[in-house]
Amino acid sequence: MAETLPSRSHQKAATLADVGREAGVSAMAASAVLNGSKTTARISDETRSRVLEAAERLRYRPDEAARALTSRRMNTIGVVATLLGSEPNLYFLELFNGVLRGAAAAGQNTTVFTLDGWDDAAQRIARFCDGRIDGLILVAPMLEDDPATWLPRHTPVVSIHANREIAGVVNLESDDEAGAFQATSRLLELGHRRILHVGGPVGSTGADRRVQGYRRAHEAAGVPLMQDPVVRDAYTFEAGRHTMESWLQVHRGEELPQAVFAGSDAIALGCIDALAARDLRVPADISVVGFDDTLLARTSRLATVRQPLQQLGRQATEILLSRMETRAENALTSTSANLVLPTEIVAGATMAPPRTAPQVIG
Amino acid sequence: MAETLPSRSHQKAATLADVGREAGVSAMAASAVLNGSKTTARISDETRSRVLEAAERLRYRPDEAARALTSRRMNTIGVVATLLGSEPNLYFLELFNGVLRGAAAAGQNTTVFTLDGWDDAAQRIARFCDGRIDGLILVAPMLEDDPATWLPRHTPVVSIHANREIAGVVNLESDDEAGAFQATSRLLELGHRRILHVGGPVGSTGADRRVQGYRRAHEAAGVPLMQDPVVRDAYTFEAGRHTMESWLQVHRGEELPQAVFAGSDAIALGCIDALAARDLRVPADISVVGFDDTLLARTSRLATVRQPLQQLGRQATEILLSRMETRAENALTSTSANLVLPTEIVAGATMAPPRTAPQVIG
DNA sequence: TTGAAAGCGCTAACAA
DNA sequence: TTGTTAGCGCTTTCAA
Repeated sequence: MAETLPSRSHQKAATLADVGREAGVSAMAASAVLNGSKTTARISDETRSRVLEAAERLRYRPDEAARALTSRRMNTIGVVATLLGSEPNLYFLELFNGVLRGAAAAGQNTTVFTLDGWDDAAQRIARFCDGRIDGLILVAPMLEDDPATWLPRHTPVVSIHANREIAGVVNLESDDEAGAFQATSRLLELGHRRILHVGGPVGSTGADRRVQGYRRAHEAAGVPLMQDPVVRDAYTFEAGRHTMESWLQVHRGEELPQAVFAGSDAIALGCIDALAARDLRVPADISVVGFDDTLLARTSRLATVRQPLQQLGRQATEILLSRMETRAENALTSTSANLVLPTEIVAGATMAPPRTAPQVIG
Repeated sequence: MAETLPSRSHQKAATLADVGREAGVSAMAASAVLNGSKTTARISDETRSRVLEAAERLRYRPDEAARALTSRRMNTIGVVATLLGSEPNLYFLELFNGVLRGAAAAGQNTTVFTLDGWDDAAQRIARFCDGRIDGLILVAPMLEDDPATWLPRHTPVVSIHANREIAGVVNLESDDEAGAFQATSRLLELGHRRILHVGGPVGSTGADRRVQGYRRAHEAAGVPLMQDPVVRDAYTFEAGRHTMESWLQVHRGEELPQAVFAGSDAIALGCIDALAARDLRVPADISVVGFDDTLLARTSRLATVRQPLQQLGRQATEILLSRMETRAENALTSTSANLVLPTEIVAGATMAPPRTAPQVIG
């Protein structure tokens, strides 16, 4: 009755005790040999080799759950993110990519925790923390309350693009205001005077800051804002398309903007799609600049503002890991901090000087 | 000395024993009340409320690691994927999205395990399984040996787009051959006779099948393949661009293909980029069709073959979950199976009838 | 250099 | 209805 069914004999995984028995030594010796502990006890080569052999024979593999119970360490970091809609979110993906790499480099696993919204977040995140993870990364939380009230004391947290200051949490973000300022200034330098801003959602601090940068660039250049200069909706392709199209309909018969500064790459591509549907050419008829420099921008040669998303994710992870270390030793690292990473302009192929002849919206 | 530092008194999380003590009952009673167990013992309302109150006061939260140790259940599924290069992989993201949703719907967490390649996969995946996860999803594994030899017996596995049959593992895939056949046939119907295939890497079963579908469509239509009809490289934008450009250089002075059937959306967009760099217009001068229907295709209005990636991920998760159930009861579910999901053509804006006048490669 | 024993926090027998 | 007891697999004192 060989291997037709998985042999029941191996059904149960070998434990350290099994290995010890097999090798004729104690479980403790086996532990010391196999799971390289801090024990001062040194093991004789004799014992060591017998243990190793037995472990091999029994296909021993340590049970991480048990190990976690004693060591109070899961070697896992958690990432909390809202994954709204069915469309993948490249912003999140690039951050996540950075987190994965950072974690992998430190031999840590990463577990993802998805939220449908931030309403019941407190409860759910709190549960999520207990015993499963050693540290937490909060991505772009549109948080209302202060997580410090419900986060377990022991779980170090690093946030990315947090919407508010959180007690005892390090936050990383990119310089949204400066990025928007740069992009808008660049358009102004090129000669654009009528620049529409199709921004991200109201209530998002990042989106707010981009609006501010857009405004400040106009002020700095002494150029007045165009009429109805800012429209805002979600950070998606669909929202971009819809918002652009609506704006054009409302302003039918008026002069076409010379450029669009979009709150994200997805929005920008949505705008381009809406423009293309009206046979408007980018950048010949109108320039479009995005924000983020996600994969989408790179494959479309979209002019955009790069925020170093991967690096943001990776660095957040590294900071988290170091906090996990220190927190383990003494619980004194509870200062807040805010790191701002710089943005830069990516030229792309959707930004050009304005047309000489103005155009009317059909 | 109020709240300047996190109060050391709450440093240590409350345990069931603490709750019991606080409530003046046993830890077991607390357990029964708080972590709704299968114990037949019913708890009096009196006790129940006292426990709940004590738990609240102590901010009790169950330690998942400890719970996992006894229940042999982590409520977590693992996803193994190769995350090569720095570029995010939309194929994976869409699958992953589906997995996350499936897992979340069943109250399971998801942990990601990244591999740099499939060389040392066996060792590393095996370790990953022990005690951390209850089931495993392998995404596009380019496996050499049979994981059944090294996977822990208890860990159910579902694969997506596996490259080989795996003992005791359910595999999900989409109908690559049929998809490629449909796309190519569509181009042939439109009148194209010189269709270049820029495919995915040699060694990928999926890429191989797409080549087969491409060939079979020609046979079925009685149309001979063009000269040097198939070139293959990685599934990326860069590879697509580079491969397309190289092919054009090699065939300088010859007739331009009328259409390109690409092995993935990323490849297709790379091809379009290479063509655009030569001022060739898509689809006016040449049609381009992709494969996958990722976000990239949707935001570029790329003609493509849709494989239901999200659904693939979600369904894989559901199958895995059901296997986890049955496996827990009796270990008899070790049959292999292969589910093939259908593909469909997405028209897009990059596919049109061929030019009337042929064009020469400059 | 090794072993025995205690315990991490929780659950599931079995008694009371 | 409740408490007692005995582990889950591992690590870590402490003694030998």
